[in-house]
Amino acid sequence: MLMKSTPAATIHRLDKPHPCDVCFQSRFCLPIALPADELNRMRDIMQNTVRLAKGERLFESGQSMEKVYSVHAGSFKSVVGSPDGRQQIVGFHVPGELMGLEGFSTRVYMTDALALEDSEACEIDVRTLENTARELPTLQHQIHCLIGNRLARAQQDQFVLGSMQADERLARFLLDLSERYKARGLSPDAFVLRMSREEIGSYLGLKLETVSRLMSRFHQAGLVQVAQRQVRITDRDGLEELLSHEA
Amino acid sequence: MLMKSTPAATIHRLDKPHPCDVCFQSRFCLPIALPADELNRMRDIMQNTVRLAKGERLFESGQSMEKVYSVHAGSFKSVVGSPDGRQQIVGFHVPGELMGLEGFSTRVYMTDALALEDSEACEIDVRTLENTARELPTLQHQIHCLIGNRLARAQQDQFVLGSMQADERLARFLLDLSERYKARGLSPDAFVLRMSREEIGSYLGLKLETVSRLMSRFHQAGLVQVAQRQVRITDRDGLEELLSHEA
DNA sequence: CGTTGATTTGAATATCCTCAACGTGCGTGG
DNA sequence: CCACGCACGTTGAGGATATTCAAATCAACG
Repeated sequence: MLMKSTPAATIHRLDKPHPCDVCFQSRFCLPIALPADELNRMRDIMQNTVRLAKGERLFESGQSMEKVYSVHAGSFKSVVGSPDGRQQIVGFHVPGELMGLEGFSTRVYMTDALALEDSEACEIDVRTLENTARELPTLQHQIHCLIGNRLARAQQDQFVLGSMQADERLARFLLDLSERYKARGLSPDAFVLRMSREEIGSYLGLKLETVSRLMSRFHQAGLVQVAQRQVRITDRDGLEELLSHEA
Repeated sequence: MLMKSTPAATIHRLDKPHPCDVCFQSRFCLPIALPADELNRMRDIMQNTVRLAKGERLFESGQSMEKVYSVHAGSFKSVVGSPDGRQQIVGFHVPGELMGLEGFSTRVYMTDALALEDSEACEIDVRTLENTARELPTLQHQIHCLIGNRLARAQQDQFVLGSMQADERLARFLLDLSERYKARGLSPDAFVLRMSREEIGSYLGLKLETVSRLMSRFHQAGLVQVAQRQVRITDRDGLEELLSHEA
């Protein structure tokens, strides 16, 4: 246990971090590190780690919302369904991101959350979280930050779905993934897609065939190297140009 | 000043309500009415009422986010822009709804908020709000509720943009507006659109001509009566059927 | 009235989807 | 170890939906 001193507060780091600390520390907006007492309190509210096999469901639309979940390992998708059976993926989640936040409105989940691969999530009791947040300004602030983040992302997605063409959407998707992997300390240029073409299509409002065709086209154009789900970005500038409406 | 008693708490109603009370009371999720002491505290944090003429901007993308705004009268649109100049409306806001919430992530607004007509909004200082929320569990809960609501709505919009066809999108838009007017105590069947065809199109990911054609088609089909921006829903069931993929 | 901006309507076109066939990778069981 | 089956991915041809371009109409306002 080592203590550091900063102008603002005493910062705490654990030599052997609780598995969930990474969630708070990597993706919480500010600060990255936390005062010792607050960190310990936060650990208290993230007790259970849920393990899910590929395809298993963490929670489902309509269930009463008592917990939010922080992705600890692996990846998830959030799916919105409609009465007539259609489904749409509204987000993919990598470690450090929270799921179930939309349930804050009615205390009922509005999405299904499914594991894209064998994954782990930290369970956070909402009631406890709210109670604790009342005492810990930093935590309160971070909750707002995370949920605001999720909202900002959803609005960006609205822009993508409403204003961009198919090729722009896919380019943005790849660049966005790249950025998120980079933020996690992984290679931004080479990564493995955890989701199928159909799932990418669902998220982007396209059909799987369209996604596949565009992948091939990007590959031909030398923008990326694609082999199944293995992706390598070879011309980042080229991809970014696509976003500016350049055919 | 009259006091009512409920099983849960003492409820407070003002005979001459503060202009902003309506915001909290109409759209805040629960409870509709609030304990007297909390209501007074809430009034404290909503001090300034901002008046805007049609087309004026309340805040703009990139500005540092120090306030959120509650629509008090009139209506607003939230617009997301991209570097290349394209714009997309990601939401329309009627009285009782909050704007600027996405700024919680980076403390910078990510949308422009513009008045669709002469309107008023209540300014809420975020710092004060957070401080007060720490002392008032009800308020804290309601903030979470409102922002969760906004997120749920954004995800629904993602579904609409990604999975629905043009006619379904417009039908849902009209029904959604109807519901929101109803929640405000206005007629759910007859109302005036505050936005242009182009703005509807932007929100729904369609061109203004498409919106116009569909309006005419709905009118022909006897689903609605449309005269410019005056709308009357004449066959609600018919509109709802459209949502279930029935051409 | 005439001008301006918004809306409606039509015809031609582009984008993306549907349907269909084929290829590839991978696990299972012979 | 190979063959098979199955899920996933690729590719092509034709078709549907929404867009683009263009023109006409309407409403508001000086």
